[in-house]
Amino acid sequence: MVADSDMSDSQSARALAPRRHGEILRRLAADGTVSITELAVHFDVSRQTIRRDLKQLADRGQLELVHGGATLFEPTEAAFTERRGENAAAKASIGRAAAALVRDGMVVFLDSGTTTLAVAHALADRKDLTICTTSLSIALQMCRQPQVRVHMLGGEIDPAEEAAVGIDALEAISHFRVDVAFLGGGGLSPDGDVTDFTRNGAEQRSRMVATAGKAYFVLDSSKFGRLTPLRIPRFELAAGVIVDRRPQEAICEALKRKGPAVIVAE
Amino acid sequence: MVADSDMSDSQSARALAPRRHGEILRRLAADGTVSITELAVHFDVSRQTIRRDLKQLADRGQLELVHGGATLFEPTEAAFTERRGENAAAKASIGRAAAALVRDGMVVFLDSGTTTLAVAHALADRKDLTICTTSLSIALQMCRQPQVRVHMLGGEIDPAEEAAVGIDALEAISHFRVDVAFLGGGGLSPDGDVTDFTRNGAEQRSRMVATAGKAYFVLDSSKFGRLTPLRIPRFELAAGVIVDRRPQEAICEALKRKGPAVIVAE
DNA sequence: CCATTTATGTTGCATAATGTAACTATTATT
DNA sequence: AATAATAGTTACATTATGCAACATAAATGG
Repeated sequence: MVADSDMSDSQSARALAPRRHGEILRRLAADGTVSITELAVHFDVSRQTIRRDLKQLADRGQLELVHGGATLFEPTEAAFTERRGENAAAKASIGRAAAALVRDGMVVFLDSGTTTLAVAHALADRKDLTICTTSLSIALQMCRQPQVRVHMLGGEIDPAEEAAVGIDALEAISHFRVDVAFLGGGGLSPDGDVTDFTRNGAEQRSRMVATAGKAYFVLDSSKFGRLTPLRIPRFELAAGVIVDRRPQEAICEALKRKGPAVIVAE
Repeated sequence: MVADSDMSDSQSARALAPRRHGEILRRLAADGTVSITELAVHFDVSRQTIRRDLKQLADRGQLELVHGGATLFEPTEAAFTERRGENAAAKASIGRAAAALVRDGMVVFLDSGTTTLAVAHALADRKDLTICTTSLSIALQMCRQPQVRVHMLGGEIDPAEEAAVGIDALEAISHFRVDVAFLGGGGLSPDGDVTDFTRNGAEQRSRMVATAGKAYFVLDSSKFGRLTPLRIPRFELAAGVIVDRRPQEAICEALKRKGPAVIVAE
């Protein structure tokens, strides 16, 4: 005789409400916004259910409802999402490609910048990572992830980058042993150099290239051929350059000669 | 008919209660949630049994029951985001009182916490300030202000505070000469001590009290009489305690004896 | 052997969560 | 401004879960 009234209800484990809540908040922390329709599809529940979830979270003050979804009500993240608009798809794909190079348990350095931020997003549901960063936004977002340790490299904050620069940050870098570093850059010059806007930035990235087990530059295609004043010293020690589409042939060849691999996302 | 007492039936199926408990807790630690239906299937026992298991574990304080399963109860989870809402008016008035003590050109240290965040808000339109802070949110906010320099004290990020703690932050403090520091605290004990939750926090604040030209503790009235485990050493060197209403007479007198002034906002 | 305890299964009903549908409001498009 | 498309609301149906009471079966102890 089979027992069926209470036992094995033929039902494939609908997610628990707290599970949904957890993931909703994680997505929110990562992206700044969530959409009801997307979430409903993702969890395979009705939109009404998601609405009820969001209502609860909103009542607890964890998010703010907006038409079609919810946002963080932190002014901090808002500005962020705005800036991110350009090339968002390209950056997201670079982020995924970069995240594929990271295994659980690693120590990861994330530079400041919107492209490295995309890497942080792509690492959102990883477990057991240690993140080192100079970026305030990245630190704030990643520290909300469970099972992720975050080290903020301190120093004077550059308002344009919203990240620490200067001597303190430079020095702090040397304290860490990082497995893999993802660095931004101002441009990818026609002769295959990654260049930067400021002396401090270039020096900081240079040190990280030299220190990290593997260093990758993440650069979206808007940077191709762009010239900024400072070459990043020792750039050729980097393991690779992650881009959203293949750069001009001349650049590729120059890179090949120097050493770093060209990794085209997606 | 069958010998079954020794018959190791299909691996995890039909485990003893303590075995189930062990695995339940392991799963909980890994995923943050467990579902009754899933566990019942996994152990091949009835849902009622799992419910009884969870009830026991909940009675022992090892998890928190929710509809359909259980979660680990996270005191930190929403702590920061929730706390922000509480006592907002009181904190704002404390913020204004604190800001009144700051003159343009000063070097100001802002501790982590929601009350110090209110101080940051109150300083929003000041010119020519230098802000030092361990708080990610404060750094992010203040660096968007024109004519404000921000120094972020780096270190490991405590997710509950969303601020740097630990040895790096401690050390970084000593590099600065600050005119005025605004510090948070866990509680204001009946005998007029400001106390803290963690050793690191207490030490960090203690150093700041000793280092800063003037140090003020900002405490909303919910902290009055509250006991937290660690006294902040050298607290009596602080210039004052800024509160939103006058504390109990005993506390006021104890404070007077020790030295710090009591400043009631508004 | 029986009585007792302990763990588990079963059942029925109360409660809570989710789904559905009809209708209204908002946003986007022309 | 009119329209279509998308999202929000409300009310109610459906399903899943919680709970308590009782049933069953093995273990325990005399």
